[in-house]
Amino acid sequence: MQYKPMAGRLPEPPSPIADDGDETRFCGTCAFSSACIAAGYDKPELAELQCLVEHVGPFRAGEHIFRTGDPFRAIFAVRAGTVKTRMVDKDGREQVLGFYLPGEVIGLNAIYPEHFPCDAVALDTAYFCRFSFPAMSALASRIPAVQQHLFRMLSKELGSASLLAGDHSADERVAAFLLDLAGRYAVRGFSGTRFHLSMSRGDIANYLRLAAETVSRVLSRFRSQQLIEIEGRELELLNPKKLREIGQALLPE
Amino acid sequence: MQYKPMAGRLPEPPSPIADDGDETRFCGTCAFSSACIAAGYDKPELAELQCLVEHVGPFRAGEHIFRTGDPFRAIFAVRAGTVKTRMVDKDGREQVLGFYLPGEVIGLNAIYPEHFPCDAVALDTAYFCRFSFPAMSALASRIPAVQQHLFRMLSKELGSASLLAGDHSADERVAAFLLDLAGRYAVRGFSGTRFHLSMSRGDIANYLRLAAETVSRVLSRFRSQQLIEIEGRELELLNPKKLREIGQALLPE
DNA sequence: CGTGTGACTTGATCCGGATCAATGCGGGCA
DNA sequence: TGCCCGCATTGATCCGGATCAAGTCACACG
Repeated sequence: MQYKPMAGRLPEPPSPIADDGDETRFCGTCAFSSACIAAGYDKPELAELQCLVEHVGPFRAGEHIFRTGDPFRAIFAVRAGTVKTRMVDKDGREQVLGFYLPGEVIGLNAIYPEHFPCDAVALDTAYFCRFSFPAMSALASRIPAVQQHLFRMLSKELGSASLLAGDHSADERVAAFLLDLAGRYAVRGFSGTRFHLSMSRGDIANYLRLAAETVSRVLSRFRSQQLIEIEGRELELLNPKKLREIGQALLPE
Repeated sequence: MQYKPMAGRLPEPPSPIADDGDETRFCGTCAFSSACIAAGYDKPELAELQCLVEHVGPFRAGEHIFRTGDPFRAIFAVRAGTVKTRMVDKDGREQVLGFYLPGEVIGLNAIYPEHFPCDAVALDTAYFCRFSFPAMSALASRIPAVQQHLFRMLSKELGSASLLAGDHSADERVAAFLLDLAGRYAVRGFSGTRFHLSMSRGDIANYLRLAAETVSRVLSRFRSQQLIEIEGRELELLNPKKLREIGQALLPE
């Protein structure tokens, strides 16, 4: 099938921006929101949580939020935009570790080494909440809900790390990838069937340990099978059920 | 090269048992030891840490420490023996997630889902320290060193999860695997050049996303290149430097 | 406006590792 | 003792996806 010009693209989906608050309120879709709610919005501790957060951005596409080797001082929640994390080995080969959507948190893997083990690069214009980690763990000692939330976020990321571990076919990987993204958008309140891929085919391929050509072929095939509609980076899932069958081996139950 | 009978095996390496204590003292090589030391062996809090730990075992080879779906109540530190964690998808295909040596901790990935997302299976006779997690996090709230230690262990496991992520050749994977094991033995005070592989070739292959035959071939080739000596499951690293060159892309800097 | 550049797609070919197959060895068990 | 079964090794063949190659299109820039 022919490459379609962007002129014929799908209608724009609603822009995924996770910021329903101002400087003194937290994002309703943020990964920390449940910790905040559990602690109670009106308690004095919350004021402290407010103190240790700092809004940073905008970062433009391609700009670094942090770099490999930077000393670890804070974790970042994505307020708007998308981020990839990646390692670059000494031959200069890139290794994409993950993509992070509004409401998700980056930097947790830097706690142990005390330096960031990877780069974080904005894929489009992105804004963040920056949480000082020393302040955060001090707070966690006093508010069990905050501590528990940190444990849960860390543990959750452990689970998702093993998602792409198995030796699976290109079809399985791509299907699981699309559904994983869809689910993560849906859980933050965005459309779970139509969204924008803010990363290039090359980034997807790198993340899935495939060649960019293979990703392109699989997407084309999925389209010809009426499983998806895709034009450029605008994606619609036409048959999530069938996709789930294909990707089941990589997906949570 | 021919398969060698076990009769001609290498001399036995020292048995890796991480238990230098009795019922009232903690293992010096245990993952928690630094938390204990930081908190001070003589402080009253330590008595509480003692209370929430329970020695369990022995488990024989093939027995489960926990199973997928079991409610999460505790994490386990390996005192002696070796464990693999694995997921079994609904087609019955096994997926080995990791191997755990004396001093290491299993169960951290169950915090978020609140149920174990995988099985833990003993590879040989194994003993554990069982830490009640609710008690542990309560203690963590009062002793910052314990909290920090939990954060660090979780974050550390995040890092190691991405070790086998990349698309790398069989040689790279096997070399990195051997060196990773060696390093983990060394850091616990065991020999970092000669040790026993408690897992089968099939388990190694599964973990590395290779076929068992491929692992066998690579090991044979490494032997013929004088990089290792291996007879059955007894292994000696003859040229760690060269192995490190081969596996560098997968190894921490 | 033309030109260059980078992202994407599609086709042709190649190769590393999977799969199939055969064999040796050792341990458990009757 | 003899049999069976699982692990390990080695050889032969096959295939999915990587790589090489060519072309389209969008967009930035002089």
